Amino acid sequence: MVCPETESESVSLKRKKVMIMKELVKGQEAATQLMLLLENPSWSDTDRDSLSSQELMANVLTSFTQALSIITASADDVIPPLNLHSSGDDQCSGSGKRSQKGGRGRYHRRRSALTWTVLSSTTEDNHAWRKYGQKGILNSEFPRSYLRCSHKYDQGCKATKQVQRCEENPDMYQTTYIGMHTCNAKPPKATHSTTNSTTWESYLLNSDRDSKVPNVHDHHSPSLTIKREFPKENTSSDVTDHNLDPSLWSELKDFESSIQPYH
DNA sequence: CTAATTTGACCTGT
DNA sequence: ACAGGTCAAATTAG
Repeated sequence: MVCPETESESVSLKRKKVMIMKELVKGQEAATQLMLLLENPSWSDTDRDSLSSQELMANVLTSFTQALSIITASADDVIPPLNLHSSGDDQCSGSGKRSQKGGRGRYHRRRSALTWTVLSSTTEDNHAWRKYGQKGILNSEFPRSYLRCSHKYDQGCKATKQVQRCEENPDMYQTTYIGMHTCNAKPPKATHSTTNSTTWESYLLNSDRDSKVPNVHDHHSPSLTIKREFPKENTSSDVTDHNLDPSLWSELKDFESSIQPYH
């Protein structure tokens, strides 16, 4: 909630803007390469380094995660330093009585954790998860698994995810990521080398390359759908309070409109 | 033995 | 009250 307005904020906002666009373009490039690789697997043995589909997907997710992290950090989401199991601070609502048998209590409802859903053929991302629950869901024949980051108590990482099998394609998993990783767990090798091809500015300028149509639903190709959900972020009327250029805002809004809200 | 998973009870919001 | 999400003791895996 602390918002110290300093004059370096606009500079940092500009820098964040650049970082956001960089990350988004990186993710878009990785997604494009992934789609091309899935469409034509014979292209994989060219002279340059061709990443595997899992690497590309990991790059996509990393880029999106980074971009969203930058956005939310610029909004108002102050990352709390370390939240080891606190000694009974807030009692939360619920009429005083906390528990009768277990002594649990104090569930923390996620207030502004951003959520997005990935439909993929694998549940592997480059993060260490620990399963903490599984529930059967109504109108779903497969249960839902609840996982949290392995560094929840190490470093107070608040990232969680839920994995559920797709009912139509049982070899597809619908993974819902909730919250950002604040731990230092970095992917083992997320070093993508898409340099020297095009800078992000030139990519934005030469945006007429989008003549390809994503029409690859003929056979069981692992499609990837990313949706996002912001619970309640900015209901104020004026959305132009940021110092972003209108063109970049249109880019961002285009990006936002490309993903349909979930729930 | 240590760490991760399983599993049913418990908690919370609708 | 119900359905979804979480905790933690018991169990299993490394």
